Amino acid sequence: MSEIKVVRVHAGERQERTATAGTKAWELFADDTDVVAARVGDQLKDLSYVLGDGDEVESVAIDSPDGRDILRHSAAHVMAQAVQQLWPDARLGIGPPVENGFYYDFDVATPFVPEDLAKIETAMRKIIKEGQRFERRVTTDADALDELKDEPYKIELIGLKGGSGAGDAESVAEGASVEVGGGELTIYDNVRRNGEVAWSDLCRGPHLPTTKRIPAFKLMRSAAAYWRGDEKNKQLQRIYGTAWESKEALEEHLHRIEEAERRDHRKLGRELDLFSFPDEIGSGLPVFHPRGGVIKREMEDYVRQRHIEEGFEYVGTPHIAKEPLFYTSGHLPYYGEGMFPALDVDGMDYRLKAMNCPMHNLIYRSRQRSYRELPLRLFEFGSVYRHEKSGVVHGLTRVRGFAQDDSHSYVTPEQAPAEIKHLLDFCLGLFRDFGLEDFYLELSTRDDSKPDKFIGSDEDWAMATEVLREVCEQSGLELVPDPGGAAYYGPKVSVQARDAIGRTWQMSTIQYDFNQPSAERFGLEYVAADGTRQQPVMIHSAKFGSIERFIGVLVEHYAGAFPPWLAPVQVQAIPIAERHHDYLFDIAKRMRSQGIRVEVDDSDDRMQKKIRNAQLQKVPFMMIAGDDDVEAGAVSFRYRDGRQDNGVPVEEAIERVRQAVASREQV
RNA sequence: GCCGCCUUAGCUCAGUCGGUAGAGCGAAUCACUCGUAAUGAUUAGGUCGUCAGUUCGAUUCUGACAGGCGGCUCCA
Repeated sequence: MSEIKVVRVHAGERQERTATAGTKAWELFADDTDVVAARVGDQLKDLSYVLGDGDEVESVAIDSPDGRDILRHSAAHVMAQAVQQLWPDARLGIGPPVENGFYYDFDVATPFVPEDLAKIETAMRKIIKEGQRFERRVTTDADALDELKDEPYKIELIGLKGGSGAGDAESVAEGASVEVGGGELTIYDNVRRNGEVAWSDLCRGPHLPTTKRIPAFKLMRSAAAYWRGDEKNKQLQRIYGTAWESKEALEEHLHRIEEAERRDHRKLGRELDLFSFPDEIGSGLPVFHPRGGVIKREMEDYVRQRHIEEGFEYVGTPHIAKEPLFYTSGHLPYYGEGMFPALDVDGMDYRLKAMNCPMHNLIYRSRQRSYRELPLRLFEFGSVYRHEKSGVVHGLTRVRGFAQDDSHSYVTPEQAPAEIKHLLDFCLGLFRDFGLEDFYLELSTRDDSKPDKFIGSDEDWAMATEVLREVCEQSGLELVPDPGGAAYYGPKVSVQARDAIGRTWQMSTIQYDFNQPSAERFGLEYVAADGTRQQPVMIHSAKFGSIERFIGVLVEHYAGAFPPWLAPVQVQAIPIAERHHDYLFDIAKRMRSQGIRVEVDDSDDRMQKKIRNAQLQKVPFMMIAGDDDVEAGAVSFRYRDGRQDNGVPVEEAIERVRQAVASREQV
């Protein structure tokens, strides 16, 4: 029997090995039961892969990112088998792994209800227990079309993939590459121990060796999803699940979800009396209560001050305008469906503005501009209204009326790169001031296949995109492409911030706009040094995007436990007994004169209860005073983590709070 | 906008197989004045999301609408 040479890579170690021809990948890693697949070159393979001469074979552990994807993909297959077992008429869509889990789409007569998920889970457990082997089988388009004649969606995938090669399987539908990517067409059979084929699915793989290797899974929810992600297509029923390398890992994941729910800004907003969404006003239209108003005002004051320091000029513009303005800007018709319907005022249609740029352009155009004025930076907290679809409104993070910390920098084309860099640095600095340290950038470009959604020439788009890309790359931050995500008037870079529990939120956007200033639109000009009239470039930027969204993100980031400078109540004074009220009222008065937000709890609750209340309200400083403190001219601090600091002289106590607020530190 | 689920006191939630409802927390009042996460008692508070329909009778069944939740599509 002939011999082959392979390189085995496992646990960071490389070994050259000699094996007999026909050796399978699993034989290299038989000693490690955590290995679920192999990476040969840059391709992931099943453990049943037959080694070739010269292959470099690396083990893929179940708890690695690739290993988890394989585990979840296999779990999706098991789920689909269970569903077709329970509902034989269910037709298969696609079923890829996703972040933290997997899903599978089904065309079924009636949508799944929660009780169905329990039934499916039970059937899945049975399949897992059976230890069915995942067996890979190469097929041809013709054979697959015949074998899958009852699976219309799979047939559609095969047809779409046909001829165009594997490279763009992902463009067929998100997740479709797991079915038909990778060049040759393959089917995976789930084979019982007695050799009987229990179930089969069109799939690229790879998969776990057997269903028994799924250590822990849970079905999470069902929901509808459009076939191939297009709202013109039929809705399929999607079931989401999660699967992990161990019961413990699954528990941890479920715990993280609970943690996120505990931090939910909608829940905390109610509990901390920050804001609400009165039905009487309308969906997606929040009101800020006094305590939420403090946070909003503090952050706005700071952001306004920082803009002015960075060379912006604060302006003010109305919420509505006559409709023709939005034809000039291009919002109608390019952004028309995002705008509220027109209001008829004495026969003239008015619109609530969805963006501030048209108004700022009119300020620019109010008189002749010189190159000496550029960059000209106009900024405001502009209230905008967007007619969001009813299903997308979500707490403060997706609303129908909000304030943008919106600015427009008018620059010469030569100044544009430096201005974009300036704006990006400014954004990142602001985030850090608010305790967000972890970001990445997303570059949204034009979708060339939909020219009717974008204005301007190809050359201008290419140039603008290149300018943004260069600045992004210079920043050294991670850059994620977002094809097709550009605004209708130009490409944009957005800053995505990660919060305290790792979720990401789109915050800033910086957009390069050569369209609105053009002669066909606003006809903006400046007089250049040589006396000629030139067209400026405008750069849109919103640092927090939406004040409302940012407050929602902050609430979740801090889990409601704000640093003192943002805390609605900075000091909660708690008397031990009624006879200490006046002592604390006096100290509170002195604190207030220094701008500190302090309240004295003079209710007739017991002091333990007062501490509990202050704790639940997440007040940073609890300031307690009883006989000992009064006698010593001191107070006792208790912090949110239970830390105590007793007998602090009054002067020092006031200074300590003042200092914590001024430095914007967390306590 | 689409699919599914949901809407009972300020909040969290029971409950009524169709005969107009309860708890805990919170609130108010009274007593207690207490050293680091819940003192006790009393009282008030709901046309059961809105509007129609079925019914002798609807909070309960049906429909429409509004609002919410989870997704899809979209997005700051």
